[in-house]
Order: sequence, then C-alpha cells, then structure tokens
Amino acid sequence: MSGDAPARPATAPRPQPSRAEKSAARRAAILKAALDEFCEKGFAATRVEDVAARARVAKGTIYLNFKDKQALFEELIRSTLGAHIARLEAVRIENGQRMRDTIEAIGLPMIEAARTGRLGELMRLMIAESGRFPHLAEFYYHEVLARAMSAIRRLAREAVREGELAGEQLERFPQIIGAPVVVTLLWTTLFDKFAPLDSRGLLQAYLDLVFRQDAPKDKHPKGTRSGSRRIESRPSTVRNS
Amino acid sequence: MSGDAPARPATAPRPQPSRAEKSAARRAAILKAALDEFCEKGFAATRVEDVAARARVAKGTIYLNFKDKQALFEELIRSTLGAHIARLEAVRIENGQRMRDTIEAIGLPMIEAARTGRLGELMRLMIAESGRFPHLAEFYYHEVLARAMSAIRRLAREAVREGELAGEQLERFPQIIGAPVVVTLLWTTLFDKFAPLDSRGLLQAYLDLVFRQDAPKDKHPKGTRSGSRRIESRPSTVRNS
DNA sequence: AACTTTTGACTGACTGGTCAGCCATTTTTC
DNA sequence: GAAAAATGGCTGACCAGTCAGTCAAAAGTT
Repeated sequence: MSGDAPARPATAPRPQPSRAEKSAARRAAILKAALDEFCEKGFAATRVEDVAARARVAKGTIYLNFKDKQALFEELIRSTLGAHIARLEAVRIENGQRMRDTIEAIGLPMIEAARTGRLGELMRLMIAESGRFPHLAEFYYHEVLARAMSAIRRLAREAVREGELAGEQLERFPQIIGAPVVVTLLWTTLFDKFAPLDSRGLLQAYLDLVFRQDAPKDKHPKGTRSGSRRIESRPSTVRNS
Repeated sequence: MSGDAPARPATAPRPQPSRAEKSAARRAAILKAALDEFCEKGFAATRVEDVAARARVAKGTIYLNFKDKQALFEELIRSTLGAHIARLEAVRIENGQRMRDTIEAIGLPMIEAARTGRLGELMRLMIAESGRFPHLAEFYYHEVLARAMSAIRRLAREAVREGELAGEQLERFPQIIGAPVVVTLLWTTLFDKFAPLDSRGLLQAYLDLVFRQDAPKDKHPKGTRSGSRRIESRPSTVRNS
C-alpha cells in the first residue's frame, strides 16, 4: 500500500495487473460464482467443479483460497452478509423522523433487492442450511438480528413517546416489524412465478395498519422541535385494486 | 376391507396383521423415518440407507414403495401437508365469531406444533428444497396458500363489515395475517436455542396491534344477531415484561 | 537492459470414498 | 409349494480433495 506498482504508465488503466491484483480478482470471482451456484442448488448439491467452471478457474485454485467446500460456503455467507450489514448501517436514523418512514426506508430497498439481486435467495440459503451450520445461524443472529432488534426497540420507544404508536407491542416484539419483509422476500422467491405479489403495496398496507394515525393523542403539544416535519400527511388511504 | 381376517380370536387385539396391513404399516414407517431424516439433513444430504435403517427396513424395501429418492421426498411432503391441511380445514369458522379469535384458534396450535412437532422444520424443508422441486412449491401454493388466502379474505371482508377492522388492508394482502406465524415458526427452529422467543406472546401482541378496538364505529347497531358474543372483552392490555 | 534464477499461483488428472438404484437370493404369506 | 415380499451385497457413477508439474511474474545478476 506504499507507492503502487513501481513504474505505471499512468495512461493505460490496467496494463499489467500485478500478481496480487489478479489473485484478489480471482478470489472475488470464485465467491461470486459460489453465490450463484449455492443459491441455485443448495450446499450439498453444489459441485465444487461447477463453481470453478463458472469462475473460469481450475478446481484446484479454489482450494488455494479456501480450506474446503464448507469454508467456501461460510466465507461466502459472511462476506455477502457483511455487505448487507454495511448497507443497513448506512441508513441514518434521523432523530425526529417518523418511525414509519424509517421502516419504509429500510424495507423498500430490501424488497427491491429480492427482485433484482440475490437477497431473497440468500435468505432462503440461510434458512435452508442453518441446520447444518448452526454457528452461521448464531453469527447471523448476533451480527444482524440482535442489532436490528435493538434498533427497532429504540425506534418503537421513541414512537410511543411521540404518540405515533399506541401500544408497547413493537417494543416487546420487534420481530413483528420484520415479519412482512421476511414474508415478502420468501413469497417473491418461492411463489412469484405463478402468484405475483405487489411487494411494496403489501409493505405500505402493513404500515398503514400498524401506524394507523388513530386519535393522535398529542401528549405534549409543546411544539416538539423533533416533530418538525409532522406534516407530510401522505393520503395513506388504500385504493382497492 | 370386506370381512377382516377370516377367523379372528377377537380377544387378542392384533394377532395376525394381514399382509396389506403390514405393508401399509411399513410404508408409514418409511415415511415417518424419511420425515425425520430429511428434516435433519435436507434432501441431498440424506442417505436412503439411513431412512431405511431408521424405519427398521432394508434399503430395497423403500424401492418397492417409491420409485426413487425424489418420489419418496415428494410423497412425504404431500402426505405430511395433507395431514396439516386436514387439521386446518377442521377448524370451524363460526359465523359471527370475531376474526381475531378465529386467527388465534388457528395460529396458536401451529406455533405449538413448531415446538412439539415438526411443523417448523417441515416449513424449513419446503423453503429449502422448493428451488429444486418447483412443482412442490406450486402444489403447496394451490393446496394450502391459495385456500388460506381466500379464507382470510372472506374473514377480513366480514370483519370490516362488522366494524372489527378499519381498513381493507387485510383483504388486499391476506399474507399479512400469516406473517407473524411464519416468522415465529422460523425463529423457533433457527434461533430459539440462543434467543428464546415467547411465541404466543408475539402472536397476541400482533393481534392486539392489528385488531386494535379503535372507535368501534358501529355502522349498523341494528342488534346484529351475528354479534351475539361481542362481549367477551378480553383485557387485551399488554403487561410489560 | 538483457539474461538467469526463484517463486508460488495455477492447473487438471487422479484417488479414495460414498451412495442411488438394481437384482439374485432368502423369507414370509397363503 | 407357489407367489409375493423383503433383503442386502453389488456396481457404476459421481465427487471432494490432492499433488506433481507448468509457467508467468518477481527478484537477482551481469
């Protein structure tokens, strides 16, 4: 990381990829190929040879980068999840923003990622294989779920204080917030072919239901500075299909 | 099935199981063993020999009853789901009962079945393998989900009319009702070991949230005969843990 | 700079083991 | 004792992981 390659022409972007560069690129290619293959066939039914072929690499090369098939799989999950965790943590939870909007800002991209990317299938993979890799489930719980749960708890507590929420249900069971996203992700990957689902419609409907603006009960109407944008009253009515 | 065994002593309950009886018993034993094995290891990693051993049967016997491993698997899913469908359809949907109670009557046993039985794992199996057996997903959709969805739709329409529900969200997206159960089932099988979840508490909290008895709006107070038991006001408040 | 030596990433044929499905033989049933 | 059912050893395919050999890039030499 000191001075790059010794004498790079600087005009041509990548004239001679150094050995290290090529190696890193290969490793990435292998992980990408592994993601595709494992998603398609699951752990047991995936052949290391096929991963190699898809990565345009010889089988042996995989064993230079990963101890064995299982290590490849776990590394794959870890790195892919890592990317998603990073994305999630980049979502700024603005103080004073309505909880509903925050949830939407997190949920909609995930729903989208299930259609365009591999998020849904990754989730399916986790569910499918966590029986055989229990510490992956534990890793997932600690790195993702536990954090998400406590973040939701915090949001819910705030929302109750601000009058956006009525009961303490979400604080006690933050899982409830994740439920529609999980179900949508699963539906998309499993049944969408023959029973398409309007995912974002579902999420909207769900949030309309949970964040019903009932008697706003306006506990402390002291011009809460945090409630600056309490306006933005989206219609929130449901047009029937 | 005509006249039982020719001369049964009538005192001993099962002195000579007929050939057909024994055969059926074996088939059942194989399916039971297959359920256990497939749930534990998934389709690809399960060995037919192990299923045979667990069923106290020789490997060849399995091939007398099922064309091959895949047929065994599909038959297993079909028959096990069949049992669950039967259980579900036995739930009488009483006219005039509150939707909340109906949902509870269906959801609680399912949650229980995830802990005591193999419902959660069966679901995991479906999710895991439906990639490789797409027509199983389709079967599941048509035999279970489509029916459930339309039943929920019907309930929701009724509930809106009776004033139990405010919006039409559940009618448009019946999946929303299934979401907490699905998530609970998954959580139970994946994370319960190191992050136990109060499943029924979650379901209660969820229903409290969705069926909030807001302004009862009492559209037609014409002494609705269907609302006979509109009393039964459970506290529905949440004691904080 | 040209030429030589060293390094280690990469390859793919090979091995040892596993397992689905078959079928010749044995056991059970009637 | 004939027919049906059950058995379990066998086979051929398949595949994870290995390793001796190759070669391009890096380091060293003149």
